Amino acid sequence: MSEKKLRIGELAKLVQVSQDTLRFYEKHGLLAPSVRSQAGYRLYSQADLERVGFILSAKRVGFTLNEIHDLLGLEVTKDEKSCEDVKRFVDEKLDNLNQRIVEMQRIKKTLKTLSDACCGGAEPATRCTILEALNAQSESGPIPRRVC
Amino acid sequence: MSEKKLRIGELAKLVQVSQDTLRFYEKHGLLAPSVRSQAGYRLYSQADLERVGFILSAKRVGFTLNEIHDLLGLEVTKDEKSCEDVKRFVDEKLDNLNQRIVEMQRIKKTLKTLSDACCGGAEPATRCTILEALNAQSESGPIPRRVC
DNA sequence: GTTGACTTTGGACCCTACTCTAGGGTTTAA
DNA sequence: TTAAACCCTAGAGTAGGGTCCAAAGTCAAC
Repeated sequence: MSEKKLRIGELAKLVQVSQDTLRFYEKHGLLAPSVRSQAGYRLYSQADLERVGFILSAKRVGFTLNEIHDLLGLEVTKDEKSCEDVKRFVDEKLDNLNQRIVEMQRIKKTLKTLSDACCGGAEPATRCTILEALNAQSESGPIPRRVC
Repeated sequence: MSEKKLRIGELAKLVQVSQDTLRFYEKHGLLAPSVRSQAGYRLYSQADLERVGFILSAKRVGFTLNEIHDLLGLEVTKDEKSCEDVKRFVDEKLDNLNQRIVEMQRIKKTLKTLSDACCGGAEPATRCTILEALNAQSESGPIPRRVC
């Protein structure tokens, strides 16, 4: 039994992007459907589905389409690129990712400080500001008390 | 003694963005210098420096300028918005951030798998592909052995 | 055999976040 | 007092990442 193929509308709905976006990715070499129907309809396989999943994840974490293209391209350039090249490229992206995770955790802490200092009540948020939260952190003084 | 103010070129160099970018942020309401010199030169205070620091961090972790504008705006809208509103907004961003951190860690694992499966040597990277790394993970089978 | 929901292409358009240019004023050190 | 290095505004241009047509073909059901 051959696997069930998806048409563009089905795939689009499944991964929550527009059909235009899928065609756009195709035009830019990120995602080609494995086959077309006789009428020229794009037919996407499970592998294609996984690929678009990777693309969207990578995008969400901040890779550009060009970078994603390169990442996916590692598979195709096997004859020209040595394993060393691949490793260097990937390790660089990894470093990058680690830095961004650290930065996110810092921002998360800032937002948390802000949220915690905030009673959540209906009073005006007179003293809830991001910059105060930032200060509260950098001073590393007492736990910011509730201010509203 | 009044604090030392920075001119646009000094601030730009300090935070590693172009002067154009700082002016662009100003035009879009993210960052206004606290004062201008008599000749109309922008003069940035320490608070302005912190603010631009926040903007750049937030941007690096993937907030759009509009979102950052809203975050910074929490301080200004104090009279119209209740503490409840602020908390809801911030908590939503926090959720968002948490999701993204999880996603980053997943991609990181994928890249790590890829990197680890790669000897780093000069041989052709015949079997080093992102999608294989993804598969290796989702199958949760044996630790992927070195393939090159 | 026609209606309605799908698909195709190509190309124009849009938003975000800058980046550059032109034409001009200011500051500072020699 | 002048040259170099800085700053100003307004507006045009760019790259990335889509988004939206229009005109036309395809498919399933009635």
